[in-house]
Parts: sequence; C-alpha cells; structure tokens
Amino acid sequence: MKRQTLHQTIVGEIEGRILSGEWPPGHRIPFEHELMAHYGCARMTVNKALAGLVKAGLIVRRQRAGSFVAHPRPASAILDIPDIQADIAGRGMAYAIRLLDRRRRKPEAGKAEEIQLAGGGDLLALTCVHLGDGRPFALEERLISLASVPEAASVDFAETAPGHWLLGHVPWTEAEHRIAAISADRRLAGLLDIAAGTACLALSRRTWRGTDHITHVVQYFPGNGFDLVARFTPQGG
Amino acid sequence: MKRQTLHQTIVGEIEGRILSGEWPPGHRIPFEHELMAHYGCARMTVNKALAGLVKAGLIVRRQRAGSFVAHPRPASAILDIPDIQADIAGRGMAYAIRLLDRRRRKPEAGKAEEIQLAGGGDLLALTCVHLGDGRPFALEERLISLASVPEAASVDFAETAPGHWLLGHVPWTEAEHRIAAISADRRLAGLLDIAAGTACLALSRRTWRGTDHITHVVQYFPGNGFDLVARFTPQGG
DNA sequence: CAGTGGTCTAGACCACGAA
DNA sequence: TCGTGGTCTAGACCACTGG
Repeated sequence: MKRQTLHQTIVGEIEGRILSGEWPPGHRIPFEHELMAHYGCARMTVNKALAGLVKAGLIVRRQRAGSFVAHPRPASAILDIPDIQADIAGRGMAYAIRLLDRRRRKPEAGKAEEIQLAGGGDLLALTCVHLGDGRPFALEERLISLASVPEAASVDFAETAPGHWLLGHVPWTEAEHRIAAISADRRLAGLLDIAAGTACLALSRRTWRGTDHITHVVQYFPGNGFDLVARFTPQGG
Repeated sequence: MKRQTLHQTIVGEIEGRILSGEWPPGHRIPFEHELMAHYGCARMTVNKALAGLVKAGLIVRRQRAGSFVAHPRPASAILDIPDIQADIAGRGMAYAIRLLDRRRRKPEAGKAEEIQLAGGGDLLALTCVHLGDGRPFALEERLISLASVPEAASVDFAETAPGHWLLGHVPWTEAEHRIAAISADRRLAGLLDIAAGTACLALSRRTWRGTDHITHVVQYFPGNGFDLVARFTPQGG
C-alpha cells in the first residue's frame, strides 16, 4: 500500500466498484452519513471525495435523492469519442448502418496487438458502412474484446452502430486516437462510392477500461465534406 | 451579479487576474491567510478555491514557498496543442524552419472570421515550412491577432516556430481543431517535396484566451508517415 | 527552525426537491 | 415536509521545505 490520504482512499474504493461494474450506471451509492460511519471520518472528508468523483464524471448527485453512478457519456459533442450515429442524426439526416461482415474469431497468432486486445478471450470482428440519407458516410472496421465486453456477442449490430452501443453500455477510462490521411484504394472507394485515389481520413481509436482493452476501431471518412472537430480546454484534469 | 458561492467568487477573481495578464506566470499569489483576511472567511474556503485552480492547471503550490501562477503548458504530450518543433526534436531529428512569408496586414474586408480574429487591430500573417533533418515535415499558414498578442510583432519567426513561441508565452483557455484530408495541389506538393495528389492531413486550429481570439493556423502534413495522436480520458474537467 | 500548504474534525445553516 | 447534498466555520495537527 502506498501513502495516500483518506479521501483518496474513499475515491479509490468507490472508483474501483464503478469501473469493475459492481456498481452499474444508475446505482445509488451510500449517503454521505453512511460513508462517514463506514470510514469513521468527518462529513467534509467524504464530501471532498464525492466532489472529486463528480468532477471526474463518475457520479452525479441530486439533493434529497442521493448520489448515483453516472451513465457513461450521454452526448459527447466534443472530440472525445465521436458517435457517428448521433452525428449523422444531428445533421438532420436519416441514419442507417449496413453490416458487411460479422465474425467471432481468435486473435491472429502473429499480431501482438490483437492478442493483447483479446485478453485471453475471443474477438468480435465487425465491418460496416454508416449511411446518411442512404449515402455512404464512413467505413468502419472494428474489433471488440469479448473478454472485456461479453454482452457484445448478443447484440444485433445491424440495428445499432457498434460505437453507439458501446458508448451507452461500457464506461471507458482512456482512449487513444491516431489520425492519418490516405488515398482511397479500390475497395474503399467502392464502399464509400467515391473515386479511387480520393483523399480520406483514417481515424484509428483504441479504448480501455482500466487496464482492460475494450475495442479497436478504424473509421474511414471521405476527406471532402467531412471534418473532425475537437474543441477543448487546457489541462483537462 | 449572479448567484455564486464564496469560493467560486475567489476562483473567479484570481482567474481573472491571471487570464488578464495582471498576474503573469511565476507571480506569487497571496497566501491563504492573506486571502482569509481579504475575504473574511475560513481557511478551508480559500483552500477549496485554490485547490480548484490547481486542478485547472492555473496555479502551482509549494509548501513553505507559496502559490504561484503556473507557466503555460510546459510539455503537452497529448494532443492538445501539438508543438511541431518539440515533436521533431523528440524524434531525434534536427529541427529547422523556413519562413516563406511574413506580413502585417489588416483583415480582409469580406472575411468575417479574419475581422473577428483581428479584434480591431492588425493581423500578422505567416507562412512557413517545418523541416526535420532538412526534409519538409509540414507547411504552416498562420494568422496571429496583434491586438491579443502585440509582442508577436517583434519576434523573429525565422528562429523560433510560431506555435512553439506562442505556447510558451501566451496562456490559452480554449482551442478548436478541425481535421480534414485533402489531395496535395501543385503548390503544396512542391513545398512538401511530395507527388501532387498525395493525401495530406489539413489540421486547422483556432485558439482563444477568454473571449479574445489569439491565432488561427492551418498545418498540412503528408499523409504517409505522419499520424496525429491524441490520448485522453473522459470528461476532461 | 518557522511558516507554508495538506489534511482533517465536529459542528452549523441553508436550499433544494422527492415524497 | 424533511432528509439530502452544498456550503461554510473555527479550530487542529502534520509534513514539507526554504531560509
């Protein structure tokens, strides 16, 4: 055990129960006076811990009602994790998804990244095209770790975009984006209904919950007419 | 005056002095006991306000020494504001800049965005190429508001990358990125020493300090061999 | 060593809003 | 209504570190 303060201990224990799934979104966490009794400390100490969890977005508090585990990412207008389904709907276009391929498989032997993502379990591999008003908007190739998200095996991704479903069901703690520009090859051009050689954005994103790798997705957008927008402030706590 | 709590008032007043430049980076802000006397409140209230400013990254605190205005963005390893000069140096390459054009001018009459950026003053327009080991790495086209950053008029940007200089001298509170993929036209291809039609990333960034628009920059990177990387956590305080 | 910030206590009053 | 969280007080002890 490392040296840590009491309110950090309280934060850590609650955080652990939330991230482990023991306390799912919507779960009411103990009242301040209950935590006071449990840790044998003053109310301000508990309050400081819970205030920190609010700033971290892990819980929401309502007077007279109590404190509750926050629902993950209700709507992320900023960069964070772009939700293509919400984005298309937000532009007033009819959203649809065309699921091209779906298979459950083991990680490929040579690929260290896939093995790490799988975490000892299987992977769910998805390929789909996002459509806005019937026209191709983006191609998505995604791997989901079934060890981290076993529920994904039983979701019908012909109805719901995988990213949209994950955002609503799986809290994440860390993500990494890589963005590159590529020229569309024949397959990509065909799927997106653009000319071969058109400049496209390739957005690769890996997402973690604690140390568990959740998913790795690569999304391809036609360069013309699509911008990724990120608006943010320094430090980011 | 709107309804706000005492510690929010304290945060707001200190924040205002920092963002206005009245208290520059490194300035020692009053001790807790001085703020207690000034606001006539308990020490915990002052402490809560200062703790919030620490989380926001505006101040740093050292025991026995006091609290000081933080120096803006010592090193931003994450996306935030990429510093091309630091990035190239971090890859072990020799950094150099080639300043192609520098002019002080008024905002163009038709362009609302330039007028807003200028804020009643002039603009400094820069065009430069960033070089790593002598090879073109990125093309940068930048506008700086001299109303917001008058010191920029006297900086020699043939020595220091504009973004690098701004990061070290101007604290910012908000930024917006737009990322698109484009095909290199002849001019861009020539400046970056790539084939015309190569897919490139176009990263457009606008930065504010409070309500003052500081700068607008567009950077073009060859798509092959360059990725923008962003690593982050939810909420972001 | 002395003064700073870091942390914590054991109370208090108030506003809000679910019951 | 009345229990909850939101805020604040007036102390306290401690660890750290600059002088």
